[in-house]
Amino acid sequence: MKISAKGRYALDLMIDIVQHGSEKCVSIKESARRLDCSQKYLEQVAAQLSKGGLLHSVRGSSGGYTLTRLPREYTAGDILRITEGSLSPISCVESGECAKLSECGTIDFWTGFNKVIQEYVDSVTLDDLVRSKEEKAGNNYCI
Amino acid sequence: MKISAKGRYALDLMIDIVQHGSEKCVSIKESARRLDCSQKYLEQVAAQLSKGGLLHSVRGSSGGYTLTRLPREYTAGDILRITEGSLSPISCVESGECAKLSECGTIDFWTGFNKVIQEYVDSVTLDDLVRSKEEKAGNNYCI
DNA sequence: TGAATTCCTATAAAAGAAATAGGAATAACT
DNA sequence: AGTTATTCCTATTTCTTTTATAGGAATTCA
Repeated sequence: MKISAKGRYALDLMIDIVQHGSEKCVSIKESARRLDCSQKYLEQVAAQLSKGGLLHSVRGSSGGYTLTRLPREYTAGDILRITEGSLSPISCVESGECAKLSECGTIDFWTGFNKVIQEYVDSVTLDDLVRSKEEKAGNNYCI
Repeated sequence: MKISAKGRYALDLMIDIVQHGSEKCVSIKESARRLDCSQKYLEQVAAQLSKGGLLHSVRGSSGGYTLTRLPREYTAGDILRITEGSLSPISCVESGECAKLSECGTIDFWTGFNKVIQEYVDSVTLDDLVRSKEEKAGNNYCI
């Protein structure tokens, strides 16, 4: 039960855009260099976030991506659900498409599991993540 | 981020063994029939649970599996971790094998995520699951 | 001895994740 | 106008994991 690389990239990309996009657009080329990952793959992640309304895209030369809201207005859940899908531990919790639901002994367990997951990922904002990263960066000078 | 079929089978199998193994061993053949899944695949799941110390196996004719503890002494987490692996949302939370940990902005988020997952799955016992299933079975008469 | 089971291991099939690839559309800059 | 840098779109490949199938060995009971 793992979050995929795509989901991790998505969080890292959003953080990177906050940190480097105060005035201007942030291009995927830059971000991919900083995050040390495939530019082409990161493009796909960004496109998904843009399509999902989490990023605003600017095409053409000197284009790139900007946020559509303030960092504190995104939760980690918002970002992960776009790239990962639902984050629910099993699919029937959401779809309800199981013939045996009425006799299922585990559905309450799965529903509760889903609840704690969603509550946690929605309790952390992009702003929290950025501040966490900045703290870490600061610590480097203290070692 | 899904729990695999193997993990679901494992929970269902443990419940089935509680419900049908009060006196005797429960064979995989029976369980597979009741759970409506591949007998050969369920064998592999049972073997894993047995190897992990969660089931006691009896070989030979009229053999099968029994619990090694009381139902309330297993947590759902115990069962799922055997078949799924760690249940942590990303691997570095446990392995610590990431070169960039000191500058990672998301590690605290992932660590917290892992914590709520482990706490939840360990808050539910096999006994809880069995009782939940029995309740559901009872409800069928009330509709 | 025969039947029923767990045990062991190999392999195939299917699905999903991750990455690569090539180019179209768009916009800025000179 | 032309060049360059970007997003956008979609197809394909490669890799990994999951799921299932398969065959038989070892064990035990009747």
